[in-house]
Amino acid sequence: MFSVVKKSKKSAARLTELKTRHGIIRGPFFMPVATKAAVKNISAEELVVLEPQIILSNTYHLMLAPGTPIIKRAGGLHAFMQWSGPILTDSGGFQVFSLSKFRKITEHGVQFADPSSGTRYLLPPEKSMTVQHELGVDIAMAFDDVIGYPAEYAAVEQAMQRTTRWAKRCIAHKKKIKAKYALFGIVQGGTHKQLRLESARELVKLNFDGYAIGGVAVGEPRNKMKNILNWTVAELPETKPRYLMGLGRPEEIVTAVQHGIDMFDCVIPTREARHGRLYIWKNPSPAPRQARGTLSRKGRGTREGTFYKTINITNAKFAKDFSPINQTNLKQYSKAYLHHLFKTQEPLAMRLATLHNLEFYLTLMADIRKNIQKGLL
RNA sequence: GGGUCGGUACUCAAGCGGUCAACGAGGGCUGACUGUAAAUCAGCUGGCUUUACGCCUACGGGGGUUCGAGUCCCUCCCGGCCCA
Repeated sequence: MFSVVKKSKKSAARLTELKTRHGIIRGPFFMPVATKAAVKNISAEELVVLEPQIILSNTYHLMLAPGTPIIKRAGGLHAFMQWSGPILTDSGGFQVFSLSKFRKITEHGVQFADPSSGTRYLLPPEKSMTVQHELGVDIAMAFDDVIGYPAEYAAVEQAMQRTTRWAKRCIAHKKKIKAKYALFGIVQGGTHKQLRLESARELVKLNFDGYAIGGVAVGEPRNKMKNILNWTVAELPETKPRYLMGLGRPEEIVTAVQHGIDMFDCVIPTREARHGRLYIWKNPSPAPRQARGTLSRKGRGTREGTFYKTINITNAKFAKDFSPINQTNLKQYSKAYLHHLFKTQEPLAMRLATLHNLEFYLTLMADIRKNIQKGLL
């Protein structure tokens, strides 16, 4: 179901193929985030045009609304949201972190209180496995205990070890319910080498279908990421997909690919689109062949890597900028027009910006694959 | 013509003698967003400057009272409503 098609000679980057019941995914790839069964602001038809290969949705949020009985009646998540490609769901583990104010962790599982209604939901690892099975997803994630940064070493260790114990329960329960999805384990351990190694080794013993690196970009200094990648990837089998969860900025993705990561997801392109930030190629014909330089920043405070920049389309200077938004899917619309749509709060603003940023991210991935193929990355 | 209520920063709108360059909202400007509680959140928004518990200019105009006035008094101008 998974194969490495080509290994780079310049880095740990690799071209991969992942077969799922809903299609083959060529890696390295990026999964647009559709937490609540929708990539915010765009329809399935608009999404398909962008060729994302696979999308990510969320167990916890779908369990709350509309709930699995409704999605089962609809014929599964694919039919419900009219997306016929592969779907990966996060287990709800990230909500242990992002909704930390509203949950209690016990060894049995996590109890969440819905912030809007106060309703309590119990989510043990087994429930997460069952829900993902009922959603009918292609790839399910193990239910993990995500801890933020900074945190006491002992707390990070405890969360990591609990993640391992829960991982075993996830595997066992998947077997019990005869779920057909591929199940990925998630390495935790914060910024500590010892803990990352222990986590990876224990999970590899369990023979998951793929391995994710979780608990990254949860507040730790950015320069820690490379270390985490180096330590962890070295422990993971070459024959299984590697997934860096929640990342990231374009240059972070390029770096991670060079460290041997195959899969990504991130809220950045869609969320920042809604907030008016657009990702722009510096060179109209994008070229991550300059990828080696992509981590160098122009200076303190600037976010740009060397091959792209970001703009805030709401800035006053774009009011009279009639240049096209991009050279591809929105070449007929000017920046001045998009600026106007944002300033007047027309819903079309967010839709166009989302289409633009996703196109950027998916083009980035396509170029990364091309460059690996050509031996440039 | 008489009566009455009101005129505050880009807009709306608090303010009822000092702690008011003036609450709040909108607008404007800028920034942040990394397995989405996120169409969200944060800062700035009279001028100047050594950006400071600093100096100017400001609450319709003018004149008073007072140590001190956006706040009290007189008067003029303008607007709403009521009566003629």
